[in-house]
This record gives sequence, C-alpha cells and structure tokens, in this order.
Amino acid sequence: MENFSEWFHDISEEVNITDARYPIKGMSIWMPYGFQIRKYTLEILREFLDEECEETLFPLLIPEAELAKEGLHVKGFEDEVYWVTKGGQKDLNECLALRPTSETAMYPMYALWIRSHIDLPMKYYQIVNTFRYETKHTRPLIRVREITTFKEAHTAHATKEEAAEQVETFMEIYKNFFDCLGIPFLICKRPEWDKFPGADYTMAFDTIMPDGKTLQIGTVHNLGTTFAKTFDIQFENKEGEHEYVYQTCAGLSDRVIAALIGLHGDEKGLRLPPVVSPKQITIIPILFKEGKEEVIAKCDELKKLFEARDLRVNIDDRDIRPGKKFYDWELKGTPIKLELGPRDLKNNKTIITRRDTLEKIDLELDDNLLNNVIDVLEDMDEKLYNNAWNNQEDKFKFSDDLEEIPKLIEEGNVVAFNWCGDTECGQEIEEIVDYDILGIYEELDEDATCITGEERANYIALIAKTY
RNA sequence: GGGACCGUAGGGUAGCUUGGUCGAUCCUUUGGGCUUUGGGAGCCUGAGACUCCGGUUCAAAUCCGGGCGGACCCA
Repeated sequence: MENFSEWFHDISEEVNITDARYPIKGMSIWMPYGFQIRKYTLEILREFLDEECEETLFPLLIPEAELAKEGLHVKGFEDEVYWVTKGGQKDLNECLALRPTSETAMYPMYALWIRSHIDLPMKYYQIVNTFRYETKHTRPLIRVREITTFKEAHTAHATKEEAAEQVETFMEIYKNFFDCLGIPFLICKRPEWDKFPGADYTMAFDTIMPDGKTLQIGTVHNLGTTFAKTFDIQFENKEGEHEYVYQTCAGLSDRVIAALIGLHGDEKGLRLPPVVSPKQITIIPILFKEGKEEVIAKCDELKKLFEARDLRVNIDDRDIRPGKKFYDWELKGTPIKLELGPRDLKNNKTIITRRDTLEKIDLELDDNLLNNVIDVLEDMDEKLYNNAWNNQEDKFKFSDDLEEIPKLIEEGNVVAFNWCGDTECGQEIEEIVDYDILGIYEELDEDATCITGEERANYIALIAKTY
C-alpha cells in the first residue's frame, strides 16, 4: 500500500462503502456494504455506551442566539457553520444553524431539566449528523462537510471531581471500543491552543494511518463550568444553595470507520475484523453440471449450522466462475471463505481461506466444524489487533533533536519529545518543525530538559503530521 | 487566505498544442445469447461520454470568460 490516499479512495468506491460523487463537496453516500460495517460498529458502540448514558435525539437546527451565547465556543466554529436563512421564499426572523456539534442545542434544555442534585448526574448521548463548512480538502469519512455519524455524549455533574471521573470513564469506554475493533491509539492531552473551544481540557485519541499521518478518532472534554455559566445550568444542592453543574462531553465520528478500513486493509482489499464484517463467512459453492443439487443442499445446511450460532453467513451463488468470487470477497474483506464442491462432498471435507493471512485450511465436515471455524474467527480478531498495534509501535519514535524531527515525521513516524509545556514554546516548536503537536502524552518525573534546551521538561509530548 | 492544476460512457483513458477528416479511441463496466465453472474464462451481439452557462467563429471536445465539481501546493 504505497499510496494510502489513493488506496483508500479507490477501495471506498470499489467495495461499496461510500460514493463520493454526490454533487456537493464533502458529502457522500453510505453505500450498502459500508452502511452495514457502520451498523455493526454502532451496535458495539451502543452496547458500551448504553451502560453509561441514555440515548436521545435533539433537533438539527440551532437558533442563532443560542449558538452565539458562548463566545469561546462560537469562535471555534463560526467559520464553518451552515445557515438556514429562508423558509420558502421568506427570510427567517432568526437564522438557524445546522449543528456543527450540539452543546448549544442541548444545554439550554439541560438548564430546564436540571433542578436539583437529585437530577444529577445527567448523562445523555446521541448519534446524529452534523455539518461543518470545511474549507480544506475533503475526503470521504476523514474530512467531510456532513459528518453522518457523530456520536456525542454530554454529561452534567454536581462536583468537579465527578466530572473528572467521568472523563476517565469515557476514556475507558473508548479504549474498550477501539480494542474491540483492533484499532490502536495514542492518548494525548491536547495543548491549550488546540483544545475544544470552551473546554477546560481535551483528551484525544489519535491513530496512525498507514501513510504516517495521525487521525483523531475520539475526544473527551472536561468543560468545567464554562457552559453551565453561559446557559445558566444550576442545581440546588443538599444545603439548598444554587450551584453550577460541571460538564463533560465526548465525541466519535465516521473517522472510526476510516481507521477500521485503513489500518487493517492490505493490497488485496479490506481485512475486516469479524465483529464488524457484514458477513463473517462466505460460502462459495463449486458447481458442475453433475451433483449440483447435492452441493447446494450441503451449503444451505452449513449456512444454517453457522447461523444457529449467530454468525453472519452468505452463499455466493452468482453464476460466475469461482475464481472471480474469491477475488471479490477478498476485496470486501470477509474473514472466512468456505469453498465446497463435489470433491469435498465425496471426501467429507471443505477448504476455508482466512482473509488475514490468506492461509487455506482443510477442515473435516464433522461435528467439530463449527467450533473450528469459530476458533479461526477468534484467532483472526487477535491477529488483526496485534498486527495493528505492532505497526503503530514501529511508527513511534523518540527524539531530542529538533532538526531530526521533520525527517522522522516525513518517514511516517509520530515523534515523542521532552517538553516544558509552555504554550509559547510549543507554538514555536510547531513553527520550527512545521508539524502539529498532538499534545501531552505522559508526565515526566525524572530530570530532563525541554527539547528547546532551556526549561525543565515536565512532559513527553507527541508531534506528527495530522489529517 | 494565497498560488497553480484538472473536468471526454459507471471507472480509467486517446484526441485539445495547430478548431473542420469526431458519426469520438482503447481498456474496464454493463444488457442479451452460446459455452464454461476447484483462483479474475472465451466467443457473438447490443448499451453507454465531450461538466454547465455564456462568448469568439461559417464551424468548438478543442480557443476565451464565469459557475459548479475534483485534486494539489503554500500560509
């Protein structure tokens, strides 16, 4: 995969994930195969989230006055908001924004809902589309103007400590979620100048795409009381006094799917982790004139056998040569191909091909078949996970030389360095190196000096080329 | 925000410099038929395009201007 950008673009359309030819920049269609990958990914996400939050659905439009209330927040988004200005032929009295994110849609309602400490914590989330008028190059799933799959969770708490704990909880959920998908990540505390507009601090998950650029795949923000003060979200505590709530929010987007596709894929196409693959097993019947019915009957029988254990199975009975089917399903990334022909029936066996290694395995058509197949699927999950993490580790380098950093980044690495943590210093580093600081990766206990050679270094920070 | 580039069937392209021979090339895709099926088959026969608007001209895929869309570099 020497040109990742091209690979990603081509595969998205070839495999029917998205169609970017919709005539509006940055907006594309989720095609059926992609939509299913998205569906299974969201199923997993909801399983995790539903234990922590309740799902809701807020309106798409936000009144201009609400959006404008929080100054810091507005500043961060003002250049990328889409506006609805007309109803039919009539100009609207008040312009309505297509949500770029939903703080300003949700928090005025939180102010109504939250009366007492008994109402806290309040933890809601929604999975919706959001709109941002991106001026940079858009690309499907990675930089879009309509984020079709924007998961945002918004919580309100009685104390600062509780909010801080909530941030940790969301981070745990994200870790588990990404682990489930075999997506490796780096966690950073975003630098002051790059945190979410209006947040006290932002914790971010980045993953390293095959071309070495990092992709932000998740964020958790501690909002402190900034929004609570703006939207007047107060509660009555046990003593009968009014206090502002402490808030957090956490977001994920389509980019998770982009990472899923990009990180596991190879020259032959997608390699989907079984948990999210639309089909986990594809049965390919090898048909001749003789014995056709028997082969098809056996395929049906196997399909039922697998489905009884909740596996997703299909039989590719298209009237084309088997070779073409093998290529097709490798491109689509189906974890296991199972081929069955008259010869197999006679010998009471079958051949499966696993997508991760393309290894062919002979299996007996006996009582162990189902378990053997499940073992392979589980092994595949683990191998894809390990493989992706190993790739990430290979691209993680440390440097204490400002001049060396650009070279390392150009070679596709993310670079760790000692940093004092000062904003001015950080921005200077970004200017010299000409790449972005992802943020603080770790705190430093031992004595060290900042890479700029002056102050004491308190942190290990990361710098990289970003999407 | 600044710069330079691109737009021909569903996808990829030839043609554009020097306007006419374009009733537009080739590959892929695709409908129908025959034949075949253990790793992308073959043959026959159909289908499918000059981004849009305006201008120059006897004549525009080709030249000019603008819109829309795409891709890129710099800040």
